[in-house]
Amino acid sequence: MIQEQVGRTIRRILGTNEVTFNIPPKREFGDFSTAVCLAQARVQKRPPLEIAQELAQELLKSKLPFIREVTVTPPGYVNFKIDHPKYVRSVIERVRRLGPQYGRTNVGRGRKVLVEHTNVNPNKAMHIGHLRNAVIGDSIVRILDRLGYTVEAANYIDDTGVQVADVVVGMLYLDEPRYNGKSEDMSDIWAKYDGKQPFDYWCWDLYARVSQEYETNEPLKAKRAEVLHLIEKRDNPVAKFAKELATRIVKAHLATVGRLNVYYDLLNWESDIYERGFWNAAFELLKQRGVIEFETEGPNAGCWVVRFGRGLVHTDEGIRSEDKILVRSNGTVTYTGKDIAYQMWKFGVLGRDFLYKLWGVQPNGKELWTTAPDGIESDRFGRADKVINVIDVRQSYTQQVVYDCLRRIGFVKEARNSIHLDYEVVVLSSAAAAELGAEVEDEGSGIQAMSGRKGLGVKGDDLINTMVNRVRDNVRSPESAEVLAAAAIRYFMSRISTGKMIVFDFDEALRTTGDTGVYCQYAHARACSILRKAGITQFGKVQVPENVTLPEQNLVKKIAEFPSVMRKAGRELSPTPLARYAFELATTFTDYYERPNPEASEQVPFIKIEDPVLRTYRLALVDTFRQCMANCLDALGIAPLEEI
RNA sequence: GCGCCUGUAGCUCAGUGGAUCAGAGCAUCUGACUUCGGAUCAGAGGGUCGGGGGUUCGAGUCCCUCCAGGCGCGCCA
Repeated sequence: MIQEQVGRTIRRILGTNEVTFNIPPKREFGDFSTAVCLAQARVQKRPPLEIAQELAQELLKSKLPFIREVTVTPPGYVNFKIDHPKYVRSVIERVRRLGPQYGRTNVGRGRKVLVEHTNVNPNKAMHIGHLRNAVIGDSIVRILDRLGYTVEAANYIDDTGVQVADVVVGMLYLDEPRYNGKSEDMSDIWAKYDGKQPFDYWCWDLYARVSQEYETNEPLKAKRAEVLHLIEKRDNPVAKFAKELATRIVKAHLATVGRLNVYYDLLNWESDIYERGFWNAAFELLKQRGVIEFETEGPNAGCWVVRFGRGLVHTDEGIRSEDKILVRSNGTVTYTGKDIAYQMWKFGVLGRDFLYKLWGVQPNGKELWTTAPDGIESDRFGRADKVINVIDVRQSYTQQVVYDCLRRIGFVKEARNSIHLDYEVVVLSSAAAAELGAEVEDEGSGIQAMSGRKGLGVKGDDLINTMVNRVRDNVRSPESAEVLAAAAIRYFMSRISTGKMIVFDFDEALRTTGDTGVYCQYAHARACSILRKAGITQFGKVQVPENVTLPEQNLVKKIAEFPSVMRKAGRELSPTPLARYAFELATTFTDYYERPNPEASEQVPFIKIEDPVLRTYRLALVDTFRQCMANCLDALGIAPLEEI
């Protein structure tokens, strides 16, 4: 906040729009500095040193509240020294006044953002790749919320796709007793699930079995098309069965991500997109605006297409058209087509809406709603100013097609406000894949994609369970183990930039030392423990000594950074800066804890300090840290532990 | 063929609109526990920031090019 204040003043004086700060190489120069005059030199065509000296003069005149001294060093840096006692007091007071609100701003006030994430096919257990999606998505929801946006978290459920159909085929036709094709009563089918393992785990294996069986069993594969067709037709026993199956899997998914504090506002079912005729509405609009054309010749004859690229192109697999097919020659609509309609709904420009029903209340106390054929009308969902779709990078092309179609229809603003938050996938190392019993096909690359069809992957719950087991022995309560495990996994998924592929490694993912969520939790719990033992809950007027030690200065400066880190995370749509910050904050606190006064021959524990003024001051800093860390962890979806 | 992403220490990764940025953790080695929580801390070794070129007073960061790896470009979903 102090740098922002200085930055504003410099912008006013120099008339520039960007001022950045950095830390000088030697402490004597100052607490922070700026090289803005070096950049200005070119613009003003004057020596940078001259500009810097004038700027320093002006800055001294404007009486910046927490600046004690402004100096200039060649070739033109302007350095600032902070009035530490004054500054420390203001930071302590600010954090205490704002409490859990510290780090929140209202830059997004009045703007609604719809963030859609998770979007896992409801036919099997989630794996760690799905976890990455959920963690990134939920973090973005939390970050944007703290920046003042109105945020709606949506989870799209594709309950009508082939993946669900495959598991339905498996349940109905793979083993005895087989479905007779018309009975309403499915109880003997449901009885195939023995309950020995979670339902989503059971389906994981079933899905892999069906997929393998397809390769040799043509009659079974024929059942897939039949089941798919019945699901799309709705209003028949198989469709009802599929919906029930998907619902049970969705419940399992919500339980899995719930362990990581991931929550939603709305579940959007693909079957309701059908039900409510979204595509028809979009199709009419596409035709009206001439975006879509009926092809009468060439490779796409009989299809409705949108013109893209340069027509015919060469690919590794031969020559094909770059035009995008939205309606196949058999009259069915493609996934991209449906997605265009759905994306329009998100902005409230489709002219049609879902019906809604309350799904339940989540552990965080917030209601979860779902779209439903027998729901009620409501105008509270969708209608967003900005839409963020959290989908892995492999969908980049399709997403761009969807957004471009919106633009062509005339929804230019909506297209511009459509953001594909693309992140890289989680893959297995060849070693990890082999450990899971996979036949590693490609020896050369050293990595192996997870595959639901092959049943190859690390299940999300398995990872969480393993982590819980690992920390269990060192915690004071079983609840702490669950929270600590969630912290470790969320942190692990958050600290790596979204653009980087995660080659999953158990040891790295389960590490509890060093740069981990466990370390951050530990620092927080330690602060809580100190305050508990000190017996202080309320701080009155805190007196700050004239000599603020270096560790104290560093801690205060770090705490003061928090709001700008939050803004950066929002700007970059990434939890990575916050994860990084949480760790830096923790190490800075540990420095302060270990050696609050490096000049002293002996370090006195805070709670044993005899001077009541110094004791209160040191403990107030501990409390300020505690609050900041709690807020940071909370933004990362990690519940801060007061005791481990 | 075209497009996107990635390449920083042995390993996993940070690195803000160019500067004072060669960083952290893990691993290795040496130290520190009757003290506020040792899942910690202090210290050491370890780098041509994939190669080359360019712009600039200054490039891990921007531009070009090459190399390596990954992904995408379906009448699949």
